[in-house]
Amino acid sequence: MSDKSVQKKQYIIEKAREVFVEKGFKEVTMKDIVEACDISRGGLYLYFQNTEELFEDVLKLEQEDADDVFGQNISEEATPSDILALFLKEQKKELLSKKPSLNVAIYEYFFKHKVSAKDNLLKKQFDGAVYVIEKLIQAGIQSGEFYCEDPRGAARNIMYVLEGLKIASQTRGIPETAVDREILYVMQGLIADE
Amino acid sequence: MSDKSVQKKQYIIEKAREVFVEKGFKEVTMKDIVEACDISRGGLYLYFQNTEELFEDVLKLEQEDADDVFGQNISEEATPSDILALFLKEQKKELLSKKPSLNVAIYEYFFKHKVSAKDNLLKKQFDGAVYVIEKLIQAGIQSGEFYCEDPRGAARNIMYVLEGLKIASQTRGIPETAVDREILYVMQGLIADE
Amino acid sequence: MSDKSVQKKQYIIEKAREVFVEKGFKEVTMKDIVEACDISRGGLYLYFQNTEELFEDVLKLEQEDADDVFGQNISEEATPSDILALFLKEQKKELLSKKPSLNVAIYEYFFKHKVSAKDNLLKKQFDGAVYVIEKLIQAGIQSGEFYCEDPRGAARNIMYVLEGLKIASQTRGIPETAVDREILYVMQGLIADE
Amino acid sequence: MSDKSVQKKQYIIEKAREVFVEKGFKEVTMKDIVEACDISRGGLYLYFQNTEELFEDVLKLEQEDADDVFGQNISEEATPSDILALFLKEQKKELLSKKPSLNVAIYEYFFKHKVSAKDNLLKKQFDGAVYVIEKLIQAGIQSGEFYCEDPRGAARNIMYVLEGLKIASQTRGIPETAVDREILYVMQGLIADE
DNA sequence: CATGAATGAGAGTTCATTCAT
DNA sequence: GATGAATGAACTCTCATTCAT
Repeated sequence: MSDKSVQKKQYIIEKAREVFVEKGFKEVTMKDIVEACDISRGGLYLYFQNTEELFEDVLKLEQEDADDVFGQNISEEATPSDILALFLKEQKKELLSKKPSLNVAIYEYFFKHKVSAKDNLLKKQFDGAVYVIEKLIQAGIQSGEFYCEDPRGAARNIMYVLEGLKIASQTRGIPETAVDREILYVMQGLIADE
Repeated sequence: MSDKSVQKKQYIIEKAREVFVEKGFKEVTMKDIVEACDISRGGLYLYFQNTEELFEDVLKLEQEDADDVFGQNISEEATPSDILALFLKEQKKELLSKKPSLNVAIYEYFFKHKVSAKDNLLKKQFDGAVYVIEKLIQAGIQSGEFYCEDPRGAARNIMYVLEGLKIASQTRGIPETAVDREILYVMQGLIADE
Repeated sequence: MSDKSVQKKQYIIEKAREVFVEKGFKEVTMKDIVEACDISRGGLYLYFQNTEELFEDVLKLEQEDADDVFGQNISEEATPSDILALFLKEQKKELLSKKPSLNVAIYEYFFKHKVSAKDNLLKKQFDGAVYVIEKLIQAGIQSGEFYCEDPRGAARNIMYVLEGLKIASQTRGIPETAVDREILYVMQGLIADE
Repeated sequence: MSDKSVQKKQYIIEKAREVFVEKGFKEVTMKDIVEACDISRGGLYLYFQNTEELFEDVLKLEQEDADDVFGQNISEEATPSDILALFLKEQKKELLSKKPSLNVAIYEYFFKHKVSAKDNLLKKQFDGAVYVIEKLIQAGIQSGEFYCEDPRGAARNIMYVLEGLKIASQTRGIPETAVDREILYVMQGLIADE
């Protein structure tokens, strides 16, 4: 594939992402993509055979972009609890964001394509986040900020709560207070028991 | 509507439920329903204009059936912790059940129809469950089985974890051990801190 | 299927026949049929899923119509040689007819669908004709008109020559004299050897 | 056209022949050719505008290759009946060969392109074969091997029977016994009447 | 009420053909 | 000469929805 082709493919993926954000996964037709990209019907098929293929590439892009979420904009002297709080704040922002995200499309896609657990993007992201949170908690314990007997369990609990909040926000909407409450509850579990 | 009509409508709803269980919400067409019910195309339109209307009635049915989930098969001398454990076991069974449930259809439906929070079925069920769990925890505290400073917060935490597990099981599959781990973690939070 | 449906199906088959006559088999699209019948796109699909199905029904119709080719318009006192001559004259007429027949479509169809020899229409028709010709030759031998040591072989030879002429006429065109010549040759083989 | 061009054109023709053998004529697209030749889409159009042009060149190639079918591998002292028998055996082999030939493509092509009889390849080949067979029969009469009052008529009869067998084998399949029977019948017509 | 034939819009897909490089 | 990306026309097929019976 030529350089130009790669660029065009990238262009399609980016435009497609917008469409998936707006309409979810199932609703999206090849025609939608064609129109969003302002290319010809046949042209799209040169790059992607169907919305599945396209979405998979959108996901790959997503993953790359997401890989550097942690560890960014974190000042040197931030404490573990600062970092965790920052992470949760970030999650909160996303949960409450009015502009639609790729989340619904991702859910819809994975309802149909329960990929072998191994290379399931969702699992990878979840596990990755659990790992980082666990490390943060351990660091917090070291520094005396946190108290926790089961850091991994706590990390997992946090992530499942976030997942629950996420699906809740997508299906019924949740007020900011609800998110705050859950975050607070979770953080208190780590510090309360002095 | 005549008696016969009511019966037929009920029949359609039940058959439709099976279709939604099998195919989710978005995938289902009026034709699917017609075929599942073995009625005429026109006949279906006498009762429902589209799959949305139908699904809403399926949900109502679901709600009625679900209302008596708690408080069933509970022996007189069961302690609060027994009841809570029973509830969680029930949830676990559903999470791991191989036979598809209405869950995916429900998610897909609510992705599109974020009903005003007021009469949102999902919210109602969630809040209802939180309330019951809170009461159980309080009872457990009374009886000395549990220790917990924020019963409602704990109840909510449990429910969000369950939601997280549910969506996880639908999108990537989760092993039994993962469910057990989360349930255990949650229960220990209630009893550990003596 | 209702009475009206049967009629409409019949109507489609007849119209489709015209299309196949004009365009052969492979060239014909469902759209062609739709336009010839002046019905809606979806309407056609109620009756036939593809051109194959349709063509098979055209063939069935053809077969029924053809079954009474022999034994028609034959006066009582016709001799076997008269009848055979009549048959060959009929074949000649068809071979030379300017108006296109279903032949090309039939060939094209069977190039793709070499049906199990058992229920292959072409084979049936061929064998049927061989049988009748054989009987005629035997009758001619009885009456002293013909002399032939291998009536069945002769009958088969006649039919293969006719097939050869038919495909020749469809692929390169043949002049009347060529047909006459072959028919004459074949007839002389039956009477010459006194 | 440069030397290299001529070679490339030849290469395309040969590859195209394989495609036509496999898929007949109508089914074949320019894309099929491009893929079979592993050249660029535009590249093919430099040499051929459509499948018709291509097929015509395939036919020319075919004709050249075929011209030396007779008179090959024929030992000096072979008698006319030996040679005729050899020819028929060759034809039989082709008729029964399992590997697909160009025949179907040729038929399909000529269904659409009834070329002016003058330069119709099929007619030329047919007439050529008739001529050779006639000469063989005449030689056989000279040598006393054959008896025949109308050598040309007999030659034509043989060729039409072969044509009939050929189309039969392409559209319904014929068993070896059927071919043998027809060949035997034809040969007996030449020698039987002592 | 109930039926199911009929319509037509719209999605998917494939290719012949062109054209800038 | 050669490439292959791009276009757009054409075809297949499926459904939501209507309506005469």
